[in-house]
Amino acid sequence: MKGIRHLAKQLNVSIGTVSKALNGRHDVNEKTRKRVLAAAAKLGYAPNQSGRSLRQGSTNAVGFMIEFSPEAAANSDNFFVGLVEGAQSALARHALDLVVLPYSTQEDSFAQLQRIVARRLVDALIISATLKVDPRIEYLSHANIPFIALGRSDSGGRHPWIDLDFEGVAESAIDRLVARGHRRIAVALPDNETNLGYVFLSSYRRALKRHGIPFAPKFVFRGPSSEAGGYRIGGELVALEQRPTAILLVYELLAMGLYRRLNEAGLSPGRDIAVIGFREGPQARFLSPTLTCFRMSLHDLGVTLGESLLATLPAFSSAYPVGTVQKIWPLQLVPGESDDFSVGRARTL
Amino acid sequence: MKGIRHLAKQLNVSIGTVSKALNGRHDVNEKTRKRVLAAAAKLGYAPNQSGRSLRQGSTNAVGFMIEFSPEAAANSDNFFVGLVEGAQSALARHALDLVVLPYSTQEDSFAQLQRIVARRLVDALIISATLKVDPRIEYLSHANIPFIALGRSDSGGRHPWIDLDFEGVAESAIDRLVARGHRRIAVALPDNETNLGYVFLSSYRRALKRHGIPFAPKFVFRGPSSEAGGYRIGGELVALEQRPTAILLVYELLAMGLYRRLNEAGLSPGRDIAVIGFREGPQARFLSPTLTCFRMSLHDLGVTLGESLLATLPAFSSAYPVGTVQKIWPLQLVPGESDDFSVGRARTL
DNA sequence: ACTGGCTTCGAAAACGTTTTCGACTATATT
DNA sequence: AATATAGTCGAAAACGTTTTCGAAGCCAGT
Repeated sequence: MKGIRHLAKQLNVSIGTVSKALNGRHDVNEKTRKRVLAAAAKLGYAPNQSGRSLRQGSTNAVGFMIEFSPEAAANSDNFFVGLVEGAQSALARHALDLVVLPYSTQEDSFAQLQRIVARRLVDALIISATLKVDPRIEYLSHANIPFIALGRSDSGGRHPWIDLDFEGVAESAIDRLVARGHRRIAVALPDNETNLGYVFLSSYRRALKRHGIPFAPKFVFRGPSSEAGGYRIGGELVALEQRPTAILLVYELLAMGLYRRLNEAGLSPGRDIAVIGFREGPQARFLSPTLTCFRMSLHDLGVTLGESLLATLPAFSSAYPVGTVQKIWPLQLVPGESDDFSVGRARTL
Repeated sequence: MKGIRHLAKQLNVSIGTVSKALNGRHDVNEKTRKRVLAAAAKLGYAPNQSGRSLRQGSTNAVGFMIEFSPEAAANSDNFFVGLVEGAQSALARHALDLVVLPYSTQEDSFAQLQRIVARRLVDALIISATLKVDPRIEYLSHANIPFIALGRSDSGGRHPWIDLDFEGVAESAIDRLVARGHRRIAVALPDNETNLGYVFLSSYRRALKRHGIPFAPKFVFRGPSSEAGGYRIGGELVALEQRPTAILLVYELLAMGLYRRLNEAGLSPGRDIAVIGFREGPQARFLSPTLTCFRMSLHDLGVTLGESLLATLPAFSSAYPVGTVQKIWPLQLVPGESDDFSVGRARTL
């Protein structure tokens, strides 16, 4: 005999009583509860999750879908480590497990999602790398599965999301550059379908407009968010007859390649061209000159993701304010040397 | 009505038949199977995992326990991304899910493990960051849960593991250095309880011995495996009256800090001291002078982990060779500039 | 026409748990 | 003393699936 039956037999009580004791119900004598808890600890018993889930209709687990691809491995930074850690700590307080559900490609992502939902592997989901139009959001909304997206999207109706403050980033970056005399400001965006690129671009345009600077399509660079991508952009930059005096990069890795290409051309970031990176990361922090970029707490964002997801769970919604969570996550500018010059001082080659 | 009952009702067959059709049993007419499959696809039905697990006594999922801590976030590299990707692809071929189970601290790791095992969240486990004496291994062996450890350990009896070829790494690094005239060779090890440090140290000693070089405890540096740790080691190195002419680093991040500290002291890696890093990673690849280090395929290691774990599962053991897997994973030396000098050329300050 | 075997299907049990509901005891209230 | 009430417990149903086993139908062989 195994499981709860074994425990019940040992204690000469019914399995129902054991269950109630372990689940903190009130219709069980405090003395028997102590006995049950002691015996459970001694025998290392914990209720079988499958049986429990089947009966309760919920798994007490939430999934965090994350891309684990060869490219992700090559370009990876610590982005998700902090997020997962934060989300887990938030969910653990409510006795919820966090499991990371890996997928390998974008298409795989949707197939995996359908499987996960259909099989009821988890009660709720955190999805990331949101696309401008994202089938996952339609699907989850329609399937009535609680979820939160890391990244806004045009898809679906009003769904919960948290996204980084691209608007604020673009604004403070461009304010800073304009204050130093820059007018020719480029931007480097990812070439994938994540909504990030679109949102960042419109934020960039809006910020330019505020300063009366016309938008120049030739100053918008698109490419892979990798060191190689940054190198390529560096090449395009060098080749331009009228170079921008400043550039905004959405991924830190772009800075690595950009620096390299500029150095090859005898140009120096922070002297010949102002560079502002986006999110502070593990690689670019060792660049010289130091990269001006934006900082955020991954842990805190993870916690907020977890808590916001809790608010969407029926079982917890009473404890949380109602309304669909749609948050903008702030970042702080970290001044570096890479944009520390006024445009008058720029060398002309 | 939901689930398989709904599907059965729609098709005017019994739920047993639906189940058998979906599971590829032979006692179901090929026409009805087609009908069932079509209806399942149309309605987006997939069997509830809890019900299925309960009945079958297995979850069709394996867990990969990985540390997601603030420090891991700070020092993280892409190590696990490739591993998870590889393991998932190997397991998916056998219709097994891979879920990443995060934990935040070493102590947390064991508690989580107990919970996971007791609740039967997964059928098998991959554990990482194996300690010299690791309670998890004792526990899993005793609980009779199939598992494989990334990293050997003194604990337990004969359990399955795969570990990196520290022996080979130390040997080829030291052969290379000795061939260039180095005799004063230091090593930097992590200060935690992972077995890696112990194994690497003994490999280092053995390699020295082969060349008749006496072991000098003062040339063994221990510290956190971070940029700051590398910086500190650089300081200690500089302060020594009789500096080593070469140093082996077990973590790539150490190189970042070491380079920085050496540069501050007016010393240059690859000219004043030979540096060999251990595993090629996302950060150190941008160092100048380029770091001599060791390369491996994370994807392939992940695949091998997955397949080796499969071999330990009763349901699959027939398809795989018997015997406990204990593999040493090879790495290839990637020559860089950081050790590209003979000891005669070293400057004396 | 009867038997045997083969194919196809359905009824029902089982997996381990939670939860409802009724039963029982002991205590408090009239 | 009778009755209400609170506290404690056990029996049993239910969750959704897989799997066993027997039944039914069909065909071939005698």
